[in-house]
Amino acid sequence: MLLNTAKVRVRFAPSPTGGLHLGGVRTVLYNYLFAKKHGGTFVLRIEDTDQTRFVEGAEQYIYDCLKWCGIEPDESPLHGGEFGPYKQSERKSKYWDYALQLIEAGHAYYAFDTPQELEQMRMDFKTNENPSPQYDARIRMKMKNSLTLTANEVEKLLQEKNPFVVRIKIPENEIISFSDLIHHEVSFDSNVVDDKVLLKADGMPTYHLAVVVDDFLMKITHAFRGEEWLSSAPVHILLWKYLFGLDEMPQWAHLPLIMGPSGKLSKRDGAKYGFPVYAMNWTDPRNNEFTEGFKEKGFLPEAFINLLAMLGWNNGTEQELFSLNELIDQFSIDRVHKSGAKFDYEKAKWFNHEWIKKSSSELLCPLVKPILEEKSISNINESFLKTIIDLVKERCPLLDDFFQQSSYFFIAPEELDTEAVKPKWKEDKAGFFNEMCNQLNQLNVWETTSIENCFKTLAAEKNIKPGELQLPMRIMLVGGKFGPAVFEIAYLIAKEETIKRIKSALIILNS
RNA sequence: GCCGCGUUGGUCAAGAGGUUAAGACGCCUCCCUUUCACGGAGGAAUCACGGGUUCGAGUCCCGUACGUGGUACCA
Repeated sequence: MLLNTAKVRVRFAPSPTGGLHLGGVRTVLYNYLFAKKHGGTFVLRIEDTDQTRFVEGAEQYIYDCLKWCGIEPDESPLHGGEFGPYKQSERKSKYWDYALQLIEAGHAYYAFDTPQELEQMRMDFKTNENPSPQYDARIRMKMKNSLTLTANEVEKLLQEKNPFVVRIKIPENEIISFSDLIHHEVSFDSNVVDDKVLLKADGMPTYHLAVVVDDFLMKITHAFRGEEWLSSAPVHILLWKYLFGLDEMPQWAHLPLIMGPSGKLSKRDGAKYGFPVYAMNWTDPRNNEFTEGFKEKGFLPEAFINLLAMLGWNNGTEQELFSLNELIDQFSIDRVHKSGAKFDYEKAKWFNHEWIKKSSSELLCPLVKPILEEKSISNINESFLKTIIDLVKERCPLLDDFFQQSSYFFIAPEELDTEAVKPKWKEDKAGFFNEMCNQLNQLNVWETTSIENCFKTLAAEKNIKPGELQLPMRIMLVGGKFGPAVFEIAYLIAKEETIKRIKSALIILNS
């Protein structure tokens, strides 16, 4: 149905007010996939029209997250482009012309009501049936605006520099409908839509005006956004109709919301249930409130993108693991679901584990190394690390898990899970390990099989079942009941270290 | 309250009038493994409800319920 004579152009338009959460990244992702699939352009526009909510560092943070995810924009304040500026605060002057144009055509009007007067209006007209009265066709004629005042009065107020806003004049008794790429036909009764503010008293446009003007000016062909915007879509449709004509309007797609355990996913859910909701760590500079990110939690960007893509979309087959390129190839907007999906952290970890398992040690090494270094494991030999990574990655759903699963290859365990062996610990076992040390010491060929043979032969001589001895050996070398085959570990940490660990464990166990 | 949107196992979901209603996560059992995982084999659990339409409905229509979003000079 896309008879695009025009090149596909999509945009993601966040406001720089804080961290970028799951839903935001998924909106970016679907935008990006759609654009790349159709050989189009992905634009990032910063919607910073609310100056009271501006947060230092939030814009840079957005770039960082997108970069980490591997879904960078083609055009943005940072990346440039021919439709700039890409920051709405720098486009302030553009919006005025359009607001004026609307006023002249009778589709908008000046309103001089103060915030207190609006509050008063809401109090006065509040009833049980209508707990939140709107500034609409019925109310507007009772307020202070260019519809109720004479031209002279309006002129005077304007001259005297009284604060004012511009509101859209929503028509009465009209059905406003449009076709959404995901929801198909959606319609609204204009009588339930209120006269939204278009231009604020500080001269900044609201989202409603800005999104329409900028989508037009930036030649956006497809506008994807979260479903929370669906309710205000009629305002935008009307604006398109009045300003540029419906034929110019981009195709809308209102994406289903990502839900938390209770309602729309929020950063509170993360703290409450113990999972990240932001792409990367974020500290709010205003109150130093810290929110954990998927990156720092130990997620691979490939996995993060993959799990997000599958939250609300699939290609109709059983395939669940997709690379970014596969997603670009397979993505189609008409397979995006209508209903919101609840985020499941367990499944998210499964995706990450799958990606870790299929990633090469080459790729994983630079990611794992700093994690170990941070926990004061130094002088890491990279080729040795790579061997270890291949050996333990099937036990590591998160990158952080590599510490527990591989630290004992580099340093002796600080604590031994002696409870696992103590109950069955006897003289003969102590004797076995003492003798074992001597024999290992004399072993000429230090290999997994030779160590194992030595171990088993001695066990047979001492008449102890090897199985009785393997767990103690593991505890001595690893510290706990986990990790790969114990003789493999002995081989890798080398002879001296193996003997050293057995001996020091013997002291603890015999005491 | 009003308006919009939605509703297939606990979660993600396939399904476009006729299927024993896929698959995945999680959970349980077993096998492999004298550790933990990985891998393999099984298992429990579902079409929100009520009416229609139809020979036949998870699929179409209408209600109801529930969920969710909006109802700001926030996006």
